Amino acid sequence: MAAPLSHAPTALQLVQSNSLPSLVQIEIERLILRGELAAGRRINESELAARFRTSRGPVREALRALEESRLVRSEKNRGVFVREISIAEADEIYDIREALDELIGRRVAERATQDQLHELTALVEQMEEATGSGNVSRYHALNLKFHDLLVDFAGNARLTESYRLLTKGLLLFRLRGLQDGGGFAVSNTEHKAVVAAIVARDRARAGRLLRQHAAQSRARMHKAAAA
Amino acid sequence: MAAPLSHAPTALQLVQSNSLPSLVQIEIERLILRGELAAGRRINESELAARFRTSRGPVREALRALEESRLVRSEKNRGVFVREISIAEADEIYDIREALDELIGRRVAERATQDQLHELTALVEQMEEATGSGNVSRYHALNLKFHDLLVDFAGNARLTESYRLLTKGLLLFRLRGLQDGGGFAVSNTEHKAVVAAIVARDRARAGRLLRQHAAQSRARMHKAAAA
DNA sequence: AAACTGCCGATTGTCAACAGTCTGCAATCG
DNA sequence: CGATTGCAGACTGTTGACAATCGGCAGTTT
Repeated sequence: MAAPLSHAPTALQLVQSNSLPSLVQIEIERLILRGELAAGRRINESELAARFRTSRGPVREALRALEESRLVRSEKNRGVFVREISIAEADEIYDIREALDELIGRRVAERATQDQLHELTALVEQMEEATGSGNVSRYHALNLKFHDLLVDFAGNARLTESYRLLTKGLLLFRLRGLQDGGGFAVSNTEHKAVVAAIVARDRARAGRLLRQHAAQSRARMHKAAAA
Repeated sequence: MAAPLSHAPTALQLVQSNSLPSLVQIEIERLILRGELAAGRRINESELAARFRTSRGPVREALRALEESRLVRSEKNRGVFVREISIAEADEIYDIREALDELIGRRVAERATQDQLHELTALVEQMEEATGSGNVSRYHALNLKFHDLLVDFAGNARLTESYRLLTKGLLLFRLRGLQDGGGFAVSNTEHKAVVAAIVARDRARAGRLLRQHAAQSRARMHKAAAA
């Protein structure tokens, strides 16, 4: 078997490895997470099939997978709906996330390579810039990337899966219009503290701080929801 | 809408609420978890469709859902295979499970009702009997139920989902023939300690003990794998 | 004898059509 | 006039058929 010619997969490789249903799944997920398919709305199979130029079969398979990951819910003979996350359920997710974040902090503090540490510190600085210039959307994008990187650096593939699943649920909740309660400058000071603990290889502190960061994030959510 | 006439759903209610794909999914999952579909083996769509007297469509949808929950993996144009969990991946799962078990212990200790406490103590006693009479398979069934009940009593639906997902992965691993390293009498003394902490409403201790129990369980797995 | 090429059966991937069910509206009846 | 019934349209649930692909085997070539 020849080595891949480039790192970016060509269209050919993409078609050969990914099946139509999985591509459709990714595309629908993107629509949901970007809010183009609003939460609670019914999803029309035929319409999606027409949009993607496929038949309904692959679309149905994709929707089944999305149902399993709790991004949509399905009622028999009525269709599938984009899930609506209540604040109670967001709370449940945060409860789990806090526990996982502590685990992530510990693992990253003990396993991260030097390069990864550099990447984290660089990212925190970028977020600092975004904070300074008041660029909220950029901050949010970087924030997502930050936590994505952290769970990656924890070096536990299954943990990455579980964490991303939960994160998607929270993303769905935020789409209801409730952005974090404005405190994103505060949020980044928390990030800095976490990274500092990681760089110092202080596992317990990194874990504790990352858990607290999740808890603060939850508190900001409640504050926003109350308003 | 009339109230349901009985608690056990009739066949009619079952057909009305559950779609064919979801029923097929449950059935296939059962086959996998009971080991009738051996890990690593290829799954034949037509064969399953014939067995369940449906066409391949519903079977494919069910397999997509099972792929999302990581019980099967799928290779394009080659088919779907029952997943094989390596000991490395089982380790990853245990890492997460320990974190969740601590959360479960805390929550149950603070939320469990009196009835639930009674149920737990009763279950531990039943396990004690099974231990005494050397009934291993009964002990394992009760053990599964014990942890299932615990996560239920934690009162976090999303946590229940996540936990059960992980548990299924571990079950898949155990099917490789590696039962816990014999120490199931020891295991139950750990259960008793956990329940005692819960009854005493000592959240921190219950969490710590349940986490340790998971860690011990992981150690038993390693011991069995080494042999 | 080893390696390559081209076919064959089996199985998956996809599609389009049919059947069943729900929702909303209009007509009917008390 | 309000409630109920029947109908029409749209959509989902399921199926069977067709197309594409894969793995293995036989035949051929060097």
